[in-house]
Amino acid sequence: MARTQGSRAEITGPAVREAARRLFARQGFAAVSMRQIAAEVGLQVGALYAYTPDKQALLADLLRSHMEDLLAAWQDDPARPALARLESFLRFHIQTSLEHPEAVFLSYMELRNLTPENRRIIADLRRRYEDALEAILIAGEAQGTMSVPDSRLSAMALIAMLTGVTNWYREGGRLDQDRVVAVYWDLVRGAVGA
Amino acid sequence: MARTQGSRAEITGPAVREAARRLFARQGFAAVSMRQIAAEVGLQVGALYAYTPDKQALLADLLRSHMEDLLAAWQDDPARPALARLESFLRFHIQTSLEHPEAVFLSYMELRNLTPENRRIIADLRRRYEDALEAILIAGEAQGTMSVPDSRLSAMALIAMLTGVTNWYREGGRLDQDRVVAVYWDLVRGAVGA
DNA sequence: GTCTATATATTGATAGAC
DNA sequence: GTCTATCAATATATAGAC
Repeated sequence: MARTQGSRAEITGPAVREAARRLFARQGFAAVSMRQIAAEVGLQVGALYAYTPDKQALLADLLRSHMEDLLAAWQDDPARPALARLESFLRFHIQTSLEHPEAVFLSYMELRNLTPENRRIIADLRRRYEDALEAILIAGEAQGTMSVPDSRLSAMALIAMLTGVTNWYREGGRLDQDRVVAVYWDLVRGAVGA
Repeated sequence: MARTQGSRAEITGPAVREAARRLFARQGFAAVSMRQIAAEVGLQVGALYAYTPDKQALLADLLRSHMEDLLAAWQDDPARPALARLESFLRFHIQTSLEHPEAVFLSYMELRNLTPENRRIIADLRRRYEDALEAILIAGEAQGTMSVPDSRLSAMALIAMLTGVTNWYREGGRLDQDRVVAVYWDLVRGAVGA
C-alpha cells in the first residue's frame, strides 16, 4: 500500500488550516461554518475535530503560528547602520505581507474573536514585532541618521502604512513588488527624516 | 400626552443604527445577531424590521452614510498652497477617525459582507475620498513643494498610516489628540519630501 | 481518520394581536 | 411601533460504527 492513515493526516492537517485561513480572511471568522471548511478540504464536518478541539482554537492557532513565523524569519543585525536595517525591515515586511496576505489580514482583523487568554498571547507577539521596528528607529536617532519625534508612535504609523499594501496590491497589477518596495522606501526614508 | 408613537421612532431609529454600529465594529457583522441589537436598544427582535428590511441593509446603510458624511465634511480649497491643504487633510482625517473609530473600522473591515451591488457603491465613495488626497499630492508636485514618486500609491499609503491611529489610540492615554496630529504631521511632511 | 446520524442551540425573518 | 409566537434553516459539537 502506498499510504498509511498516519501519512494522510500529515496532508489533511495543513489542508484544514489552509482552508480555514483563506475562508476566515475572505468572509470573517463568524461568517464561516465548520461545514464550509470541511467541504473545502473534502471532508465531513465531524472529521475536522480530529485536528482542532473547536473553531476558536483553529483561529488562535492560525494567528499564533503566523506571528511566530514572522518573528523567527526576521533577522536583524544591530551592528549595521540603522538606515540599512530600516530598509531591510521594510523589504521584509512588504514581502511577507504580499506572500501571506490572508494571514496578515487575519492577524489584524480577528483579534476580537479570540478568548481573552488567546488575545493576550497574540498581542504579546505582535508587540515584540513592533519593538523590533522601534529599536531600529531609536538606533537611527542615536546615530544621528534619523529624526523621529516619537519612536513608539512612529513605529506604529510605519507598520500601519506598510501593512496597507494588502488592501490594494493585486498580483499582475500596475506595479510589481520591487516597484512597490522602492516607492515605500522613498516615503519611509523621508518620514524618518533621513 | 407627552409623546406620540411617531416621535418615539425618531429616537429609536438612530438608536438601532448606533447599537448596530458599535456591535458590528466590536464583534464583526456575522457574529452579531439581530436579537443582540434589539436587546441593546431595549426592543424585541421583530421591532427591528420596522427600521431595516434586513441585516445586510443595516450594514450597507452604516457604511454608506459614514462615507457620505466624510465626503460632505471635507472642505478643500484648491487655491491654497498644497502643503497647507495636506496638513488640513491630515488633521481632518485623524480627527474624524478618532471621533468615529467604530464607523472607520467598519468601513475598512466589512466590505466583504456586502452584496456586490452595495460593495460597488461603498468602494466608489471610498475612491472619491482617496482621490481628494491624491489631488493634493499632484498639486504639491506641480508647485514644486512636494516630491512623491507615485501619487496614487502614496495617497493609499498615507491614508493607511493615518487610519492606523484607531488601532492604538486610547482616550486619556499617553498622547492627546493635538500631540498625535503633530507627530503624524512630522512623518507625513517628511514622506512627501517637503 | 473518517463517516453518518443526531443532540441542542441559535439564527434571520415573518405573522398576527394590540 | 412593538409585542409574542413561530417557522425553517443552520450552527457547533458529539457519539458510535467501521
